[in-house]
Amino acid sequence: MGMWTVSRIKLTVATFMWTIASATFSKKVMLMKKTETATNCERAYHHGDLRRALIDAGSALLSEDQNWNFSLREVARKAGVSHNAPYNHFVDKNDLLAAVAAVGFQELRDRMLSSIAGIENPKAALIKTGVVYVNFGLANPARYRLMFGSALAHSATAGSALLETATMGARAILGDIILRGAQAGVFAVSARKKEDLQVAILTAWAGVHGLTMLKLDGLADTVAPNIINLPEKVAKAIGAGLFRR
Amino acid sequence: MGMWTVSRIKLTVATFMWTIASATFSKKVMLMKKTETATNCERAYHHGDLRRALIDAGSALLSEDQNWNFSLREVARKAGVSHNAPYNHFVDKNDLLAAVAAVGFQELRDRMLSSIAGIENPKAALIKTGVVYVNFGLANPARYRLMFGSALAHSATAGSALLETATMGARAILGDIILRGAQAGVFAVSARKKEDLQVAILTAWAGVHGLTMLKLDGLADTVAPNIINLPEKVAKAIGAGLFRR
DNA sequence: CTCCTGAAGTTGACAGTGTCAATATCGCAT
DNA sequence: ATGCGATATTGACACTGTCAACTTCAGGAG
Repeated sequence: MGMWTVSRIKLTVATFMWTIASATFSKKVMLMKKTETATNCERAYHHGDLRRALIDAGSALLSEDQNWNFSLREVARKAGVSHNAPYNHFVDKNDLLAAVAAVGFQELRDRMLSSIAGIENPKAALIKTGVVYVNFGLANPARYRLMFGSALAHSATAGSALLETATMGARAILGDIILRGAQAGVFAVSARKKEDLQVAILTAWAGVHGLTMLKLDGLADTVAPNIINLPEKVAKAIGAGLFRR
Repeated sequence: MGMWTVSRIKLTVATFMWTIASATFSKKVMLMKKTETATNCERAYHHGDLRRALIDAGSALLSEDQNWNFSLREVARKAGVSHNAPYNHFVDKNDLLAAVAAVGFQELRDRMLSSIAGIENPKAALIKTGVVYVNFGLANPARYRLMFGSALAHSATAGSALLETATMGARAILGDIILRGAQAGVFAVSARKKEDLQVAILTAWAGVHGLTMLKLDGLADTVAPNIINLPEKVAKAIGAGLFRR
């Protein structure tokens, strides 16, 4: 347990060497005996917390290469493990993929939440979350595309449950803000009408998601190039439709 | 050159039949004088208009399997041609992919345009195009995802120029409507301020694009399930932010 | 203390992919 | 008619996801 972290870090460092070589080497060291395993020891045959390591490796690769096509084998390589090891922890490529996406959702949720800490005005909060949302996507293209890639939605594997809970974060935040605004009479929506609330939430989400995607695909620039504070301006325009007039 | 056109037309018409067969046919018609070769013969070594045939094959596959991962080889197979033949007409997989996406953009543009024929009111026109846009995406998931997939934006190949002109269609329509509305004083945007117009257009596009994507990925249903006329309601909500208040 | 079972990792294989290089075919201008 | 250039084919390569069979090892039963 405590050892997890240690071996994980060492592994990451050792990634630059031949995977096979390092693997065999570690065997030798391991067999060498229980004496003085400390300094150079790669890892034991069993990793310890490979699941976590794989998710981390995936996240790292996602950050390194801004448009990267998720490859199970490369993740395994980065984790310093054979190409089939992941199958002990994930049923599918999609399953691993979903797990990596999930941490993305967590981070997005956290950023949105902390960005509106202390903001009382629902209007301001809504716009703020929108801006944070878009900027998150623009700063992490590959990660964002993975999170909203089609593969996840249709993955019938167990991972989709994990993803489900993760997405709840983002949309729950928008939902809370809009509900609060509606109750306070700030928005043009009645807090009583469930459907209107849902449509409002979806509208807000669709707006920021669409803007992020169009930006990432380079299409936004064909419409509105060189506009400063674009996310904020669009967020305001979207919000304008929800505010009480 | 003149013959070029002829064979191309024949191919297009015959798209619903086996591509190979049709190609052979047109070819044979031209050669027929020679020997009246035969009923069952395949096609000539050279296809005639393989480029078009490949685009058609791709479109067909896109329609058949609603989520299909574009595979160059499968397109070639469907066109009845070897797996490397496409490289004579497209520099890349991305290039072919862009060409197929382009016809999607054309169709989307046509649908949007014809849907607002005769509608004078810019508000109504804007909402109508939005609904048509979303419904197109929902009716053609694979095609829509291809059109807005990341691969195209970053393809440095020649095809992206083709795509560029194609995308212009969709956004030009929104642009026209919004400009007209602004000039008529119907929208909360000044026709004079270029930037405001651009932001308005982008907001509208982002809204419908985001809704389409969230719907396709099954995420919209986690927010607003079982809502009838959802596209129209969201389109109205988005438009509300653009209309004069 | 041994044994052995089951989880975790490894190796090897297979079909499928995008792409490159070499080759074959054939329409067409000379 | 003949050779050339565009078009199509075959073969190869590295890479992918996934399956099956094997090895390693920790920890509990006897």
